[in-house]
Amino acid sequence: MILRDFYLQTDVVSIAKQLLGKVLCTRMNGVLTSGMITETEAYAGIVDRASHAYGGKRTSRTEVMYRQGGTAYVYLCYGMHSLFNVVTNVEGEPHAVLIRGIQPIEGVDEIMRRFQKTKLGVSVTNGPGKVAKALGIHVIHTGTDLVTSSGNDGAIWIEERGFTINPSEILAGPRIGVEYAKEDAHLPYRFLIGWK
DNA sequence: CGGCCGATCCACT
DNA sequence: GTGGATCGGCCGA
Repeated sequence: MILRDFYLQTDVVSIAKQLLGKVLCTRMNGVLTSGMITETEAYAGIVDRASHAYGGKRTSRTEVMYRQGGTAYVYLCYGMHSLFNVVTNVEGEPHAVLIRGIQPIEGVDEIMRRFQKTKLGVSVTNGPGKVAKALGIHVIHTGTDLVTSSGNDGAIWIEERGFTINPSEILAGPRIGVEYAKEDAHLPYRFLIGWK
């Protein structure tokens, strides 16, 4: 399991790239599901107009973003989708990485059940709402500690399993759905595994 | 309070 | 390519 020091790094853009190829795991009702992270987006705290914490805003929803790195930030989008983020940086610095895509590894049967499908296409691998759905993550899991929760039910954690991603395999581009963020909307803070 | 709309997804055309 | 689903957070009055 990845330990605290990884999440406490101060460069959220670097962490977003390092998370590619790592394995996001959950244990829900005793069932393990996991997937290799294939797509991420960095949200750079109070100076990032696309971040929920822009300008140092604190609300009951965003409060967990101010906890220490290694905390889960999960919120509801469009009234029906849970989106999972990894809080990074030291306590008080509300940085986060949105996980936008995974490739399922363990618990494929359970993942198919959650989607009510009998086979998994690439359709499960991209889209932040689908990532949370595949792994059984909901808004009630916001605040879960990714370092100390493993073993408990409702646990969420990340593992390094030796999937090596070459820098040349990482594609970067602007983040999705943040047109409102003005001059920050075009920042190349979206990363995914691809080809060159 | 009221109203707008979002870090989305899917079914349809 | 388009629109419906569906609702909590947030802001302005």
